[in-house]
Amino acid sequence: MPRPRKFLESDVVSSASEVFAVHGLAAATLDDLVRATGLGKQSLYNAFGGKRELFFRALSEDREEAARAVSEALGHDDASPLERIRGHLLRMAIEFSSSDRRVSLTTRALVESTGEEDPLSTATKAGIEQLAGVYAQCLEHARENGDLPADANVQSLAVYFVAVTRGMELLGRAGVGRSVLTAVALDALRVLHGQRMEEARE
Amino acid sequence: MPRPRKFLESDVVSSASEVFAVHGLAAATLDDLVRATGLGKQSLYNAFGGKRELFFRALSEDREEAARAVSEALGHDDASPLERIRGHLLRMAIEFSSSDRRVSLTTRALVESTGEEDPLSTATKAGIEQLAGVYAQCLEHARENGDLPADANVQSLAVYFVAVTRGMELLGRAGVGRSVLTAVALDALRVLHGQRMEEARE
DNA sequence: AAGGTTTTTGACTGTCCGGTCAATAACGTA
DNA sequence: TACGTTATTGACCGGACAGTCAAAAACCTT
Repeated sequence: MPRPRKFLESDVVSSASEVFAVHGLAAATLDDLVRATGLGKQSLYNAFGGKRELFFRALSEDREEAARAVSEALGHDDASPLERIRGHLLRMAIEFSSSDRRVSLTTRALVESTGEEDPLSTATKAGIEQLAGVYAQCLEHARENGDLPADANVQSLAVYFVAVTRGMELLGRAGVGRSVLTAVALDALRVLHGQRMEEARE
Repeated sequence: MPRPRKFLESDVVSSASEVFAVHGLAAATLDDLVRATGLGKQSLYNAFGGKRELFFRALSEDREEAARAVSEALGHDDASPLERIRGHLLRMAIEFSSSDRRVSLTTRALVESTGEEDPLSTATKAGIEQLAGVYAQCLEHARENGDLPADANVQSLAVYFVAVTRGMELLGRAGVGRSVLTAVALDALRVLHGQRMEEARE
């Protein structure tokens, strides 16, 4: 019997995500969010509780989405695990060299967090570990495949790839172009060449 | 005959740098700066022209300082170029795993810049290129030394190292610990092992 | 069709903050 | 020791912004 909402929470979170990715948490004004989501301030407040809470919702959606995307990219069975990582990194190079101003919310949260105890900080750390877990899984497959030395440290390699992709993201936002970023990705992949890996085009 | 200043600009810029590194440009209040520098608002304004201008001063000092530091780390003649890079990266791993909240001003500027034309953005890009130049120089020496294949792409490797260090910085701020970050650094260095490189302790 | 519940709308508020102004202090010179 | 110049001090201003309040609207059930 209550009046129903005119919006889907997921739509709102997704629009808000966009705003936060471009402006960051602090710099995004409630007005930006109102404009982007189409809701009124009060509706936003009713449904989510305020800017910060909305950001957290967007952040966790973003984390989930990022992990899902990487997981999917690394999970196809049409290529060897190492080739999948290669493809993924090359795709990231292209994505990060696009000229929009989006920065992943995890990075945003990280940079805007104040202090070790900040919820933003813990959420960020969790996000990074989640992402590293996805890489680790794929690398583990590669190791089982014999594409990686048996004594390869899969865990640290996974974190390494998170670091590299974060770095590529930043460089992309700084205006480093597609070709350079692609070269960087290829360089990064040489880490895996304990044994030779197939050369591929582009 | 005019009344002399009670402060050194360089001291003020350096204190301000600290504030900006911890809080960022937007989140640092003029009051933070007043407290950190010991100057009054008006004095700050007289000497620098406002928060943004002060940030630019701090940024360019920070860039210069970062380039100088890396350049020095990579410039000693007591080890081969590759070993110097190795030492440098391991030192970065330790520095970035410290628990303070400092983030390099170049990264801050990057994340807070809005649009391709923002002065913040161009300053950032220049900073990255400057840093890459330093790496490139050292890598070029390595190539001349025969420590790197003659056809190694020194330019992209240089950018690669900038990306890796930015990524390590971010991960460190997220709370990734010293040992993991060190492992990441060692992974990153494997890129250079076209031919074997001396194994070292730690 | 009437009522109860929740959403929506839009105006309002109190705070914070960057920047400014005007008055005062401090210094070197002559 | 007085004067001119510049630094300093502290009060002040206008705007932006997160969050709130209360009235009106919309829906579903009975």
